[in-house]
Amino acid sequence: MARPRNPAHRDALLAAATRTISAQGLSASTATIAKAAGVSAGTLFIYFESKTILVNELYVSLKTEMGAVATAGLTRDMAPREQLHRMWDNWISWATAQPERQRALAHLAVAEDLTPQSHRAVAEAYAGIAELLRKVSGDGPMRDASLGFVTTLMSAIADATINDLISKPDPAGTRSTLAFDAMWRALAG
Amino acid sequence: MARPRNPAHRDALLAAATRTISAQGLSASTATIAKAAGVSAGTLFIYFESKTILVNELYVSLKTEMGAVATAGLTRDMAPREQLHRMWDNWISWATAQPERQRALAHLAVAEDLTPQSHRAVAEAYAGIAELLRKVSGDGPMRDASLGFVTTLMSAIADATINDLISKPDPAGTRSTLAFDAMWRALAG
Amino acid sequence: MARPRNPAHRDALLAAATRTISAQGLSASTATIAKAAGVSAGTLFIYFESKTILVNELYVSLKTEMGAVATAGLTRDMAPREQLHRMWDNWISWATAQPERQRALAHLAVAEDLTPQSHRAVAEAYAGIAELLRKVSGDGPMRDASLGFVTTLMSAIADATINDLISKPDPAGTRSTLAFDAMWRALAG
Amino acid sequence: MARPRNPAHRDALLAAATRTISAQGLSASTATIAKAAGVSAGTLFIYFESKTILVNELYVSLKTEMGAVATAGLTRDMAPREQLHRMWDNWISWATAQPERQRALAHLAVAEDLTPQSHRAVAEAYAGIAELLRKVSGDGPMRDASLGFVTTLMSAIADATINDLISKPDPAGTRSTLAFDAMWRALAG
DNA sequence: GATGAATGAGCGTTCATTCAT
DNA sequence: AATGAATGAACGCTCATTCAT
Repeated sequence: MARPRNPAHRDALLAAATRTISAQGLSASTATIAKAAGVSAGTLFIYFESKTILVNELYVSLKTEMGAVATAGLTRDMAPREQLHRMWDNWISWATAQPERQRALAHLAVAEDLTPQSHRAVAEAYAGIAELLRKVSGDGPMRDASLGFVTTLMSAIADATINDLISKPDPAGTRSTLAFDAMWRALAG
Repeated sequence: MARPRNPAHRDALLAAATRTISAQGLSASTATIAKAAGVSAGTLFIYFESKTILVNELYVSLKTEMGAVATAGLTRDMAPREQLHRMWDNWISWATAQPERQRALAHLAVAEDLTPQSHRAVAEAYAGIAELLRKVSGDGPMRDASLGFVTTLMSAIADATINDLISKPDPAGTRSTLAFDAMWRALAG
Repeated sequence: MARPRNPAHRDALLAAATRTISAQGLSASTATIAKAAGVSAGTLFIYFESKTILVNELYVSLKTEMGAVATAGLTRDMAPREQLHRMWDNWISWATAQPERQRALAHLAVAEDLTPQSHRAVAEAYAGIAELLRKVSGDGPMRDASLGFVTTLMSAIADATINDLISKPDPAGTRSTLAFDAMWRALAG
Repeated sequence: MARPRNPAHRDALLAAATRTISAQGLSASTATIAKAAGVSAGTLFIYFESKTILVNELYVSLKTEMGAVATAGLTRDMAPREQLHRMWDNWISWATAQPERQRALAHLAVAEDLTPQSHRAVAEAYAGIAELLRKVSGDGPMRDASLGFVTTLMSAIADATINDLISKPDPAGTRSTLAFDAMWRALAG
């Protein structure tokens, strides 16, 4: 009759880790994260066996959420360019709405202890985006590049754009559109 | 009259920091860096007053070196596209020749303790690149974007390309050319 | 629900600090103190946030204990001189019984990082002694001196006496009495 | 034909050590002391083989100077009380004129590494004072106390008085006189 | 399950001392 | 003699992790 784990704690820990790593980088201590989540230092280790595991799970979790949000609302009846545009807008909105997630991801992406499994899980979470990019770039100028490389380029352009938007907000979305067009020319051309 | 400071030590420390941070991230210890440089733990602090200062100087040093290398060999008689291509090739060569510099930069770029001075110094080191980008993009599709944003996008595309080249070498340079063309379409149209 | 803080640890740390500082001065390391207290290096910082705080709390603790012991057993029906004599004997006994406390206090008294709060707390702990000195010296030759100065002189005489007694024991108490009489002549006249 | 030692350096180091230890306590670093003396870190060790030796020599030097100053100007034709008063005034003047010496002595007096030789040298430097105290207290109420103890008590009273005068100046000398009279009553009766 | 005290290795930095210049 | 770079042991303190409560 063990007390069941409290899912709210897990979520609170991931959210707190996002905020704390966003602000302090990967050197944020587990104690700080736990306190920010409103639980004790030891409780963190009930939900995540080690800091490495927490970091990996947070990375996968944020990337998965992002991938899901990006492809939401896409329907087959939309033209490919329209679909990509929608995905772009979803992505930008998600990232700029909570800059902490973006900043946390910047730190997590260079974490030394990300496992191959995590990278694989993230690649899967990007499957929808990759699929769309294949449709869009398949017979354009990038047709000889691997799909992975095209996806990487598009992520790089998106991240650079997001960071720029975060530092200098763009409520009208003109810079976002400019960047989308540049990305389109680069990859679908 | 006293033993003079040994410039080789300073260089060895920067080189060791590059290697060590590349391999272990910013949590690389000063003791590890010092040992890798062949000096004692205390000597590091003769050349760099603190780890923060070492990190900042390494960041500026690597970025400055990169900026200088990238713009080497550019002459006025070359067409803008040719100049940009040359710069691209310089950049790619520099970064792929010693992947450690690139990986170290990835960590340094998210360091929490980079000072505004360091960012300013890096911006200056990029002046040549930025200047070229202005010439090249000034009346293209990105004419309404700030030069800073254009530079950011080009850096993002270059870095993504470099990381891809490092993980899957490209001796013939076909992927590099593919990426250059994509970047050209994106920014110069 | 968690393991409670162990008050014995706090006491053991203060006692160990007394012994260690008595023997090695203020340069005694926190690691040495922790080991002498039978706890690990890190545990010391659970009970005292920093070495400075430990030093301050030890200083206040020893002085407070001394002030309390000195005025124990004094009753209103005793003549002032008798009360002062009793206080003197209490003080001497306390200090000579555990010379380490006296030696530790000698180091603590010149610590650079004693806070005004600590000094204030010690002054309060001496209130009983000061009060008695006022009664005893108020209309004697020191009537024009501040009470603080009289207290200081009496402490100085007591400390000098104690140090002498520690280095050359005086089981019969003749030197202690000699010194008390000298102090009485000096302050009460 | 080695370059001769520069006596000014030795004096400058002792003076700098006085200032620095007065301000920072015994944890003042040799590098700080050397810099305050206007010489390099290594030079300190030409004049003093180790920090311990510097501390011992400074202690002896300050105490010797004080002992010499205190007994200056005493002549046989003065009455004993007059002589003691003159000595008292000399002492107070010396100590209050440069509070740093007094504060440094407070730290030095509890240094763990004072040698028996240093203590012996200081006792010798106090011989004049002790001699005078014998004359003055020899057939008074302290006749059964050792001369060392009487000297200790008088030093304690003088130091306490000096510290009080330093913290609250006494240009008219009334507090100094008050304290001298108290000391006289205590020791000479 | 939850807590937070306990651990001890590891960190960045300082320092007395040595020695090449 | 004088300098200050070089050394490496030590310091105060932090941290991920464990475990008694």
